[in-house]
Amino acid sequence: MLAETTTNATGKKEIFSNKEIHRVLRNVAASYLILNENKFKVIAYQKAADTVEHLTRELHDIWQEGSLKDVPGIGPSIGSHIDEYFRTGRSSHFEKVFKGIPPSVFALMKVPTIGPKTAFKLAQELHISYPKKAVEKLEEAAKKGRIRSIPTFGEKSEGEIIQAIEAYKKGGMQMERMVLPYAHERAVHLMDYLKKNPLIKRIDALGSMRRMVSTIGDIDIAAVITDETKSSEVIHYFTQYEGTTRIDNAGEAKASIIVPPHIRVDLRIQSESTYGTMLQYFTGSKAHNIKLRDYANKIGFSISEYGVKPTRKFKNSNYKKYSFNRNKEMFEFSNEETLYEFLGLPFIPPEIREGTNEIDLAKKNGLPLLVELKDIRGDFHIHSSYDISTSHDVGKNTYKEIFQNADTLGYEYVGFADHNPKTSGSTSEDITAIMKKRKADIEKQLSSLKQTELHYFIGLEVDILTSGELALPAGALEYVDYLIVSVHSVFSMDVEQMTKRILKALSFPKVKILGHPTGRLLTKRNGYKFDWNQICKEAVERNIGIEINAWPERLDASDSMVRSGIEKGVQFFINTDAHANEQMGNMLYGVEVARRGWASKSDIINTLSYKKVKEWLECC
DNA sequence: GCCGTTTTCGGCCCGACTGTTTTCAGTCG
Repeated sequence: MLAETTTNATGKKEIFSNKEIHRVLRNVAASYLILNENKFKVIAYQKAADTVEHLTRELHDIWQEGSLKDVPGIGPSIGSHIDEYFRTGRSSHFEKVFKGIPPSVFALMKVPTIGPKTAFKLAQELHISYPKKAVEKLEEAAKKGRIRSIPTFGEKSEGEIIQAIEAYKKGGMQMERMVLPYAHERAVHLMDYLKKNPLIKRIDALGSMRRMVSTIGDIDIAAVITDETKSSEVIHYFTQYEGTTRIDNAGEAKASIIVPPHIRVDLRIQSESTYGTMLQYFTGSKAHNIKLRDYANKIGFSISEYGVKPTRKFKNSNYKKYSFNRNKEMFEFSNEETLYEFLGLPFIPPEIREGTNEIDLAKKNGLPLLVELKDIRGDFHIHSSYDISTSHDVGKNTYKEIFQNADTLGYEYVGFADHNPKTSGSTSEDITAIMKKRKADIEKQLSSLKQTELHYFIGLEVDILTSGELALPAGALEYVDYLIVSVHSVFSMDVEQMTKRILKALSFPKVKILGHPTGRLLTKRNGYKFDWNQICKEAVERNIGIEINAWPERLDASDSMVRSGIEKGVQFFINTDAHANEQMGNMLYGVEVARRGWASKSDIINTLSYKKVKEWLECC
């Protein structure tokens, strides 16, 4: 049960990471379930595991502050076991629980459709005890027909297990999720297909896509149909979608299919009069739904995707304006706004429905007014086609074309941020001369344009060298209004070195933006490791904005970094990093990261007016 | 085992689908 002792982004031992604690708690819950412990004890451990999984801070840090008891779902008992675990690297209690469970059980549980009980039974009956080759051994047994003879299993479930293992092996090889725009494209294609069916009246993509999560694991679609008696026709039509590789399940009200490359698509069908509760339910997140339903229970109502049932006597007069279905004895909602209102809550934007503390704050009317795309008044990170002999990619469009496009987008200002000229083979004087000429050329190119309300800034995206020095001579600073500094090479430094490197880069004059601060490429490359808290502190002190890079594969700072940054007083820029005019439209994705990070307009610097933003850049 | 818009005791989100069963347990979202 001890994991490898590597260090993670915050410098903590890996066995103390949230990921590891989450795994241990999850396994305790599974073990209790297998051991037929009190089911609410099982739920308690699952809840604690969920909380740790979604924590935006390291539990180990919280423990060091002595605040474990403030973490929801962690009470005196679980808290004391975690305390022991953090102090000694093990927990005698957890070890005792695991004693009766073969370790193979947790390995088998990774296969879809195999839960704790099934895994335990299979491990026992087939004598599989070691985790390493557990799945392999199960597959072998299934293919030899040894599962069908186990009580409560049959030929069909044996076949299911073989299929599930195949899916697991495929999934294991490409665990990556889809980036949001790609998932969106897939969803649109599917919805276009569904819309061709005349029975479908309304259709929406919900789940993580509606919450605008940066990467999407599966696609959730809800539909209203015109004739409720014909839902199975629509379900059948759905399962016939071109390229469907597998029908996972298909009933009267919902179905799931798998489409290439291993994307799960869930469809739910519902009547129009109750569609509001369906929107709410299917948008999730699961954690938000559990908390919302829990809250509703406390005020005397039980929520499902079909409506809201009173669980005790209620004052009719308070709820007169809402639609009550006498047959089903429940309130019905055709839209979400009314549902939240009914519960005494303001509308909670889908982006923040993650089950953190949004419901508590909503009760107190304490939710922030989230930033919107229309609040954005400019973009500071755009690459042009202008040749300053950089060693990175240049953009596709001229300054003039970028400027005109920014005008079309209704911006008040635009910032040109080409990559710095390459430093090898040229002297500081050469580079300074290039920068001087660039400034003159920009001014010349844009002077011929007719008067607009649009202003421009001359910026530059400069590499942070491994030493933390900038790849730009001091003499060149005269020819820029601001610098974005970014790490573009040597990602594999340890936390301490990388933090030092970035801190040093932030100390140079005219540095106003820390660009794509993790260097990650979603689904492809993890970011480099550094101390986020220290960088935030420095950024606040030096009046430097941290970038939310709207490039769909970057989207960093991430939503959780944004939220923690805001708590520390950090201000952010949302920039597209566009290398072509059409990419300037990616701004929406950056705004969505900000919204998921609970950012309001005042947290985002490029929502300021031209005058204010100019002052901001010139300040300090 | 956790927790408080009814509570320090008595609740704990809710429903669909599947396979192996004759009424339900397990899994999933």
